[in-house]
Amino acid sequence: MNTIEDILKKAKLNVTEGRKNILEMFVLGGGALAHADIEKNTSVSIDRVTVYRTLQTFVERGIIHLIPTTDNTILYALCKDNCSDGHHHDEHVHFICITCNKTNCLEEITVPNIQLPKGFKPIQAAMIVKGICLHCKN
Amino acid sequence: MNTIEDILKKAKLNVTEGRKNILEMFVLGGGALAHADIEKNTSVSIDRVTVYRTLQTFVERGIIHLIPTTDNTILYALCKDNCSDGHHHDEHVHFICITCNKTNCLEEITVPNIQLPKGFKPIQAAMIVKGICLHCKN
DNA sequence: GTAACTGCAAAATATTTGCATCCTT
DNA sequence: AAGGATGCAAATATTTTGCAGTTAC
Repeated sequence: MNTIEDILKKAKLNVTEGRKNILEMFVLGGGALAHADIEKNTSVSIDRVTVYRTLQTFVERGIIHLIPTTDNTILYALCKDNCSDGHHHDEHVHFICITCNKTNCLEEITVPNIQLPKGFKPIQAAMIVKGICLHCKN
Repeated sequence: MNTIEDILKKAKLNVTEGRKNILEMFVLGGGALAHADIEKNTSVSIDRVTVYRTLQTFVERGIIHLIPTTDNTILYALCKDNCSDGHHHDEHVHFICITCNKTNCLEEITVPNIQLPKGFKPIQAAMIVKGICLHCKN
């Protein structure tokens, strides 16, 4: 079946051209995307406001999630299946390449548990590593 | 000596009322601050634009640094001495309390080293833990 | 047919820039 | 005195809201 449409249907969202288009960017692109990336690269013309609303809806329905960043940018990436509605278990490491400037989700690397000072109770953890990625290595 | 002025002088910045005021908020407050926090709470009146420029200058001179966040907010916090000009070694864990909504720098907890996939070269790492802090515990 | 979705217009916010004036050294 | 810092005005950019028309189911 068509994965893109499946994801939308599973989230109980109407399947529209705009949504398919935006979701496809995440599925095919693999990495993390900013609002601006999306607005510029949609093949069909999508209103800026619709992009905002679509991203917001996708986050609410657990299709994408916000990625922690060390600068002041806002990035979204596809959630894996373990993200249920609005309840993200986004505990993998994010890698930001300082050369190509892309953010990768390292799904297979989970955030390590750490010992917090007495009295602090952890609920969720995120980790960002900056460096040189596979493709920019040489 | 007066710590606040010392920090400014060490960064080769003119000592002005506005800068002292903003820097004081970081030194006394301890935690992380957003632009809005600063704009609202300065005792002397500081123009919004000056706040932007001051924060930017402080970051450039290594007095404060951007803190990674998992939502879309921008937070700044004091750098410790090991941050030299523009070259931050901000490798401690940041703790965000979901009750009082304050961000603490856990200076004494360093970010653990992790094993990245083959080909990825780490340069810098950041870690954010969300949960309940010491003060909101009971 | 109905509820959900979109685009347009416009409001509300947030951020940046230029320039004249004022302050620190 | 000279360079740096600030405030004001205004330009840009970003995000949100309301509403009427359109589309998916």
